[in-house]
Amino acid sequence: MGKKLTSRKEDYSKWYNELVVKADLAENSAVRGCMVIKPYGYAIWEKMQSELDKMFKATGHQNAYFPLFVPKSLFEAEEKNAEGFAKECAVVTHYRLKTDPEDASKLVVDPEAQLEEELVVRPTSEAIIWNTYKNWIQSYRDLPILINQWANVVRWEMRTRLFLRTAEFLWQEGHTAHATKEEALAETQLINGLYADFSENFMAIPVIQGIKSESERFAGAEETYCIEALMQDGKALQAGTSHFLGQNFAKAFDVKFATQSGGLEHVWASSWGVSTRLMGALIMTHSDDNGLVLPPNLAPIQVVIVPIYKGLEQLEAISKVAFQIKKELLAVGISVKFDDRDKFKPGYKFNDYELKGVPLRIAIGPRDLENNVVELARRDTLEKKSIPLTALTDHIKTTLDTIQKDLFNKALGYREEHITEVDNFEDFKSVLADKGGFISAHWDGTAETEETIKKKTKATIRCIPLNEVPSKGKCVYSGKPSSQRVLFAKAY
RNA sequence: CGGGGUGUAGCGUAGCCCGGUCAUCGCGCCUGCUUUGGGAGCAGGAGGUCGCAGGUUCGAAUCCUGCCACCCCGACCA
Repeated sequence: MGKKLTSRKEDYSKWYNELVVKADLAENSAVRGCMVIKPYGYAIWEKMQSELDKMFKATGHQNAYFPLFVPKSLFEAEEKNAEGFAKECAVVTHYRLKTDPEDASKLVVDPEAQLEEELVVRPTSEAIIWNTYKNWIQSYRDLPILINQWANVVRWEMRTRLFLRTAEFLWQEGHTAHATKEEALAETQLINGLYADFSENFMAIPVIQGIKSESERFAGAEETYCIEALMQDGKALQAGTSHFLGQNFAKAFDVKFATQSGGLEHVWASSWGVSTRLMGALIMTHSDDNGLVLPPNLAPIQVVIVPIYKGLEQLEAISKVAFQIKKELLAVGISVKFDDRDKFKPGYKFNDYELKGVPLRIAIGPRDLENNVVELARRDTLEKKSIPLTALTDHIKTTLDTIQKDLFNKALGYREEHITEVDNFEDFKSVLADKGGFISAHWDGTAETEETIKKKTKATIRCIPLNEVPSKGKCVYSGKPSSQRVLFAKAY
């Protein structure tokens, strides 16, 4: 008893960390700020990867791989990008260790083996990729280049948290090159839409598509599109970004192409990425105090079968039915685990699979066998029902679909309730403090106002929503004229 | 890098103020029997350089000094 997670209302951050560890997703590594993704957590990531990969390929993208190390001279070529990331770079300076002359059991860095030029461990790959694209692009016939890479990157963050902000994280980063501004911009928007689609329809996380204010923009981008999600504690989370890079990188790396009309022009670019942070979003959007809640589309195990029995004879009779059910479910593409481990009691298993977020649980005992039924329990609602064996497969199929939709709608309902329109700064502060969530307010468009609001309230402009209808008003802080509402929130 | 806090078994902890049969308790782990429709019970058992290094003392988990690591709050950030 007393093994439920601590209430998230009490201490959301503790709840989150405990959940990640207890649900067997990940744990802190011995390496500062890094995490170990455990098999169950990684299985979820693999599902996300494979779905995203399909979507990228369906829109004409290809996968490739570029080096982990970026020579410092390349890294510094695009000034704003370099400046933006400079403070959080891991840097390789030597290539060899040697035995410590004073203690043979220890190793020391060999001072003889200092690199002539330091290597930056990529915090993002624009530099190394654009340096490569330079050699790939001569003519308009070489364009567009639509490439994605699955990789790890390193950002030496001050404070880290499992999945949300680790020193090393896994992600995909797309880097595209185009002949025209319009095409590059269209690509940027296409991918942002694709991210929103993936997030909502696959992960059941409602997101708001928008563009970033100048101060929140990616270092080196002309425009940053994003998807913003809202967590259960009322804080926002940037779930993905897609950047229109203009000709900044083409100019920095001197990438020009011969146009159809015989001219010579710089290439237009986009870059975009989502990371293991999405797993953090998943956890914080759907989970409850009994543990993780996984949308069926992402669950490594969609249905678990738990036998309830006394003695091996009963187990045998139950197993026959269980294997039959498993076979039928597998045949329609539903992943099933039959947990017949004898060393754990049913109650233990119930709680364990709830903690792991398995969407549906089937319990079969002698009583059910007599009546040709099974007990079916939903993880999201914790509701239990007796279902006749004959109708089981169909019932499970539709229930999984229902869970997927219900999770999205529940999260959507929460988010809609937590977008508050506010027209003066007093309300702004009180809504932020008491209710949380997004605040929709007029903003005069200046970085100064944005900065002041951030200092006073810790809220930042999450985005200027794409679907926002322009409306005239006065800035919530300065009172100056504004043409559109933007979304503010405290963010992770 | 500033401000605060914590390091005791795989995990979570008591003891520290006031030095001396104090290394405590829970979970987990191992063995056996009984159990199995919501995290089993009983009995027995294994497991610890008390973060590291010095110092004070007859005696240090406990007091002092230095170092290291981690956590929280800022700054930074996907």
